[in-house]
Amino acid sequence: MKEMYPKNGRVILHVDMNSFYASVEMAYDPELKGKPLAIAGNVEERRGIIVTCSYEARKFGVKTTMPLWEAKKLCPQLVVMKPNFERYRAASTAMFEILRQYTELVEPVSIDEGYMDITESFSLGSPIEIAESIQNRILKQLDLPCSIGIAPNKFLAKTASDMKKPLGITIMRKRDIPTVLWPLNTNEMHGVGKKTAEKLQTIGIHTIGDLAKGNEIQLKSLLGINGLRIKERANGIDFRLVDPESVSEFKSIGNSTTLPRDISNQQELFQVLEGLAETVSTRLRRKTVMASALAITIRYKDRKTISKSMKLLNPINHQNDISTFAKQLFLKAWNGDPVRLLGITGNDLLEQDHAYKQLDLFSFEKDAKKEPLLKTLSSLREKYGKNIIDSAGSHYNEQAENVGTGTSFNKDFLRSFPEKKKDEH
DNA sequence: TCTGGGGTCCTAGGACCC
DNA sequence: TCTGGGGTCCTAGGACCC
Repeated sequence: MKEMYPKNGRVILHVDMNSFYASVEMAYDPELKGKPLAIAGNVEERRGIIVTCSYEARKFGVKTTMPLWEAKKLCPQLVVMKPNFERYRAASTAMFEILRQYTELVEPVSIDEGYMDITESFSLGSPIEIAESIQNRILKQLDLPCSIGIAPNKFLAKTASDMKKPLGITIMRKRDIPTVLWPLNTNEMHGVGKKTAEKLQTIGIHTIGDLAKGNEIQLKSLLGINGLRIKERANGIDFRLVDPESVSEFKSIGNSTTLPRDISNQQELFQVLEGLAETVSTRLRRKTVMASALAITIRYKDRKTISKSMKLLNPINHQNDISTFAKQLFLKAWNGDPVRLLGITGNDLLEQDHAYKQLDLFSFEKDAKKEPLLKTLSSLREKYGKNIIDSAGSHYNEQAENVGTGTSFNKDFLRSFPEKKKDEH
């Protein structure tokens, strides 16, 4: 649970990079400046969509998520590039470093936007002077444009940064809400998408002003807790704190891919899953976390998308484990139709150290039913060292899945671990 | 020629327990 | 006889955002 503000009177900035990927490419290669540029995934596959595009491209009607072929029809001279994520990550890191020179209270939201709480930063100047300084430095040092919103809370700051692009600075005070916020349609509100806007229409709510005055009982029954939340936001109320830690708290890590063509051959699909498992494994381990639940996603050619997930007895992060469970889940979920997209996601992540500890506890505590396994794990640990525990744990997952007890470990598995030398004790 | 890939949060139903 | 009420966990799916 996020804490609430102790009192009113915060000053929050929302810094939003303008057409970030395209701007980074232009900073890299100034020749691209002034040209209609689009970054698109799967450029050669014809399945590509526009991820980001320059303002020059937008003049032609090119938009984010538009299929590439459609964008090219609108703008035949469109320059199309594949994304270079390392570049974007590097630019993002540099950008956030600049922000942190103004306050420690910087919360990255995504690769190209973040919140800052500058309530205590008045010695650096007025909020607008701080915003101008940030915008100038990001432009001078990184050659990248951004827009900044200044407001008493996150929601209003986010809304404000959206109002002037590129290179805008917009202040939204509480008193500006009736004239600036309320005339907008609900679907322009952060947190209200197409579906919610449609539902709101059915009860006569079209603008954010309508929503601000909406009937709470009606909103609650139509949209659940979210109905009440968006009404609060519509009234400019938002108590969420700027939380610099939130960025490190990953809850899931996944990888998915749209196949070059629809595939119904199981062997080929298994190969795809192995590739995805490798990526997920690498990413999990780079962050030194383990997944204690695993999910797969299957999208068929009609775009119908299903998922299948399972809690794991023990957390995993090795490719083989991920791949094995993913295949099991896949076989349970797949109806045999041609597949368009496959994905694997690790959920309920635990710090690796914490996961070990859990296993230690699990290994050495009471639970009578698990006693045979505990003995096995304990003796394995004694014989092969600590590292065997997480591998054995996932091996146990498999065994449990197959035979329900998991008290045995086969010889092949054990052979992959050299016995511990005596002096390591 | 239809529509990527990375995520978060919420809901609802069933299983299970007390 | 024919059935309460609360709580938690798990799973599937949907909505939303960048």
